[in-house]
Amino acid sequence: MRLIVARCEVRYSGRLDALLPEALRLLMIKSDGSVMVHADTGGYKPQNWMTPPTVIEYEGDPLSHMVVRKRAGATEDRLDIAITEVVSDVTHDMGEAAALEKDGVEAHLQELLAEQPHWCGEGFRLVRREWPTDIGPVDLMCRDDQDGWVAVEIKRVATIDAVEQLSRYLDRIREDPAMAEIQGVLAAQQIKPQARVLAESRGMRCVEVDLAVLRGEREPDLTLFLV
Amino acid sequence: MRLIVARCEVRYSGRLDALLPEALRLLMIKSDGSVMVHADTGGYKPQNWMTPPTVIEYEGDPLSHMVVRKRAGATEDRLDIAITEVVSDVTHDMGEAAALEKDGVEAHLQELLAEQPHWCGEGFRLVRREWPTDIGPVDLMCRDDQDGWVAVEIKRVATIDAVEQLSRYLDRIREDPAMAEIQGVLAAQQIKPQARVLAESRGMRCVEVDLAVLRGEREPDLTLFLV
DNA sequence: ACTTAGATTTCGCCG
DNA sequence: CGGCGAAGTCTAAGT
Repeated sequence: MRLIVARCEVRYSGRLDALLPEALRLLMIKSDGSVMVHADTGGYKPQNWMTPPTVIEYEGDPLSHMVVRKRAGATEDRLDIAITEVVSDVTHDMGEAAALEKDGVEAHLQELLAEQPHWCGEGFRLVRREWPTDIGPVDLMCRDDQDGWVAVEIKRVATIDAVEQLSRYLDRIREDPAMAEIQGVLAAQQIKPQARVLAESRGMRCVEVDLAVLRGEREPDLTLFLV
Repeated sequence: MRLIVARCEVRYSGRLDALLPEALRLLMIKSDGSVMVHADTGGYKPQNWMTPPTVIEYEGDPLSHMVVRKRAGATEDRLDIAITEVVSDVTHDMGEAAALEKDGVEAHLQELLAEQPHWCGEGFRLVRREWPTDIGPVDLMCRDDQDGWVAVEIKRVATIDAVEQLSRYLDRIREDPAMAEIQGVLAAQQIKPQARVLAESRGMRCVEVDLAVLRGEREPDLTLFLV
């Protein structure tokens, strides 16, 4: 990884055009070809960047110009960095950094609910995960205690978009007379109030699930019933 | 901006839990409180990070531990960085970097189409931009050559979400008997096939527009008709 | 404070 | 390789 602190002006042209006036910034060049231009403020995002695969040209000694290019379909993405002063320029060999282990994302939620579909509704049995339709897969297809079909849409955070998505699936599936009575359930760690209102106005049920409970690390919160 | 190259193990807990095993990485701490953990590969994204506002604690000399914390409602987001070796540790005062000037984002597309609404449909005249409804503003409200109302939704890239959004606007506006016949147009630099199918199945028209043509930098591509 | 919508979204999966 | 959905999305703007 090469870290250059330099006074520079940056031009990007590609999907849009952008100009960064001259200022002191960090140029970060990873060994995979990623290039990022960071200011000392502005949070998480670089002011400018290019993702691999790239071709990087360096000009001048001391460094006075960098061009980063990328073939993006018909057009070319291009980052022009004009350098007027190099404050620091160091390279570090970092080897391979081990990958990230995540826990708590939607796929994990789907796994747990597939194993314990009763959290989505009483008596629910799983028919299959990723039930295919021609507009995309339904997260969980179940049967309820009356043997009726139920499509379950799973989100970490459910917004209006999730309700629209489930609506589309239900509309499509109901075109099949054999499944015209299918019901919809929206299951999420968090359901936004507006999403809940829209979902219930469309006859879908909403279920907020607790990751710790699904994992069996914690008993369901019964305090409300113990008063 | 402080740049630390160090062998470290990183734990994140908050919206999810994640662990980065010990490896050599770059720790980037901006003066606004942003903290990023970058590997030498993996492109644009940090392996781990925290956005401002944060509280950062440094322990040990040489640095052996960092804790980055953030109040996020009821819970706390937390980044624990255990450092076993500091390879480099430098701080640069960068001052204020001027902001980015962009050209070509959706707002510009809306501006250009507002000036030249005929690209959305023959004989279209603009009534107003950002026409208010109680579920959000319609990008462009126009009248067509028959004097009929037309709501135009503008995207840089139009996906199914854009169709849903326009559908919601049309449904709402049609509740007013005076506008029950309003038509919908989806205008975008790029329209995804499934979005096009859904839009047309709902009676909306789709228009792909070319930024260069809108700007008058290039004539409409007529080669198809010249064969 | 919360919600909505855009982003050079990026990223990953699956066809 | 293209399309589609998720993301610790992030971020800015409006209410």
